[in-house]
Amino acid sequence: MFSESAQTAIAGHASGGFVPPTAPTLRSLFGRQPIEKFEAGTAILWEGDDASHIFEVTEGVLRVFRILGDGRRVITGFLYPGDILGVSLKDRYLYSVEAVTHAQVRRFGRNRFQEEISRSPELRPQLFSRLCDEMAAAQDQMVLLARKNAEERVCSFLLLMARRVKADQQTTPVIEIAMTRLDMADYLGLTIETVSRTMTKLASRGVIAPSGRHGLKILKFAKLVALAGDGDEEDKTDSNYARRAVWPN
Amino acid sequence: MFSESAQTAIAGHASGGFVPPTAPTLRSLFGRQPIEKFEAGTAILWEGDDASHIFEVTEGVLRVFRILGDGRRVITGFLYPGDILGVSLKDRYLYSVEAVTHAQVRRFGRNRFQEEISRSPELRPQLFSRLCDEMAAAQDQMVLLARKNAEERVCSFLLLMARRVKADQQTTPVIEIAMTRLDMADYLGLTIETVSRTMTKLASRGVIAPSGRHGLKILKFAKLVALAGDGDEEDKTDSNYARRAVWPN
DNA sequence: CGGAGTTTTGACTGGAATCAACTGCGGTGG
DNA sequence: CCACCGCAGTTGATTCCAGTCAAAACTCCG
Repeated sequence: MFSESAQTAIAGHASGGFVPPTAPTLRSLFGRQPIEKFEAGTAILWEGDDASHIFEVTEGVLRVFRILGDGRRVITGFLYPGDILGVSLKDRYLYSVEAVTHAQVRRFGRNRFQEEISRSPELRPQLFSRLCDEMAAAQDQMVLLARKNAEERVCSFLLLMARRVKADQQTTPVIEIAMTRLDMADYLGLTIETVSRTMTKLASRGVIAPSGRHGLKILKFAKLVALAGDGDEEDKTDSNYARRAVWPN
Repeated sequence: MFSESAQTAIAGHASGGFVPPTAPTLRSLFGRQPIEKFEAGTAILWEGDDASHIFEVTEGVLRVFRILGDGRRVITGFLYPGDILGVSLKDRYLYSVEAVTHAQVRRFGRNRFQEEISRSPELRPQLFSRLCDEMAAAQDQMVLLARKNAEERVCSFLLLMARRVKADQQTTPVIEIAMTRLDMADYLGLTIETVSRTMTKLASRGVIAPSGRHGLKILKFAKLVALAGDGDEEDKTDSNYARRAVWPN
């Protein structure tokens, strides 16, 4: 969850030092909590656990997923530094979260978090903003899963990865894919074989070029966009779409 | 703050006229706005429109959808009386909404809505609650679209419909399906033919029985639950229907 | 009664899943 | 040092579920 674009504007830790004490941010809220570390592959929380804490990711990548009775896994999103995790009104988590890479999080008691949020007119719109971004990402994902074919899914995913990097620093053609093929497959509703075949095909067509174990370069960005299939959509990347209305002041 | 799935409690339109002024609800907030009517098949708003208003559905059923460049349609959800529509922080709607049946809505200026929300400590958690429920529904849908087969999708959908009716009145085995096969297909990521075939098969197995044009009876509820595929999930319905048989007397 | 739209049914196709074998890399220990 | 193992990823052969194309049947309304 919260995997979508624009929260870097709010939470990105590249944003530098200027944060006046009169303008608390979600990030600063977690700032004092001790850091907890998780090895790759270990669980931060399980579906069904008592939803007693809210987390902020400070380092690494996490996967949010659910498992069907017979073992089928669905990854509903990935979490990156700055993302918030565990916000809900149910008293149990309705998904599990594991570390994809070595990862660090800060933890906040749920009640305390709610208190802070409900009393701070600065924090509230920030949280609200996150929820809306998350919802938008979920809708994109539903479109992908409902109607896109394997190639479109993989291309959409690669663009999502590219967007993350682009947001942090300009013009980086080398993208790090932290997750395994299995993670990608379970996120895209495909099998590892299909993901692999599709990537191979994209590489052989010169659209992308693998670069080491978990890296790849995008050689034909425009082609990738076309192949992602979001036909009439204008670029969600910059200004036009990301422009946000100011919520409550 | 953040009371449990208060949707029907807040929004149920059976609640009649009495709303004490000391306990504002989202419903009462919209109460004074004029009612707008829409014929079946007409649009309430389009993706890309200026997101100038928030709506409350007061009657009928709406579909929320997006269209890919080449015409593929994805319905991301249906809206019923009491549901709120158009809440986001983007300045353009990112989905279209049409009336499935004859429908009525009330409209609220976005800025005014934001004001009301941000100044009312009663309204805020209600809105928050809606967003969380919506998010939970979206995740269920991602699971359905990513990993469930045609039969499981259709059964999950029928259960969703059944749950709506159950919430309103007890023990109603006849369910009204307001939408067409095409709507169902576009919601479930299938084709009309596959939906039709699957329903026919369920009927021939005695799990369901069609009842008129848009109605059907669920004859074997437990079977339907099993076929929906949400393996280890406990019953999200309040009853312990499936569980009773297992208990020693 | 007729005609358009919706749904069902049937025959066939195709894209992704499945099953299976192989490659390549990284770590480990003899 | 390198032989061995284990895991992630790739590649190939085959299967199967849902999509596609086509036509018939049913409904709703004027």
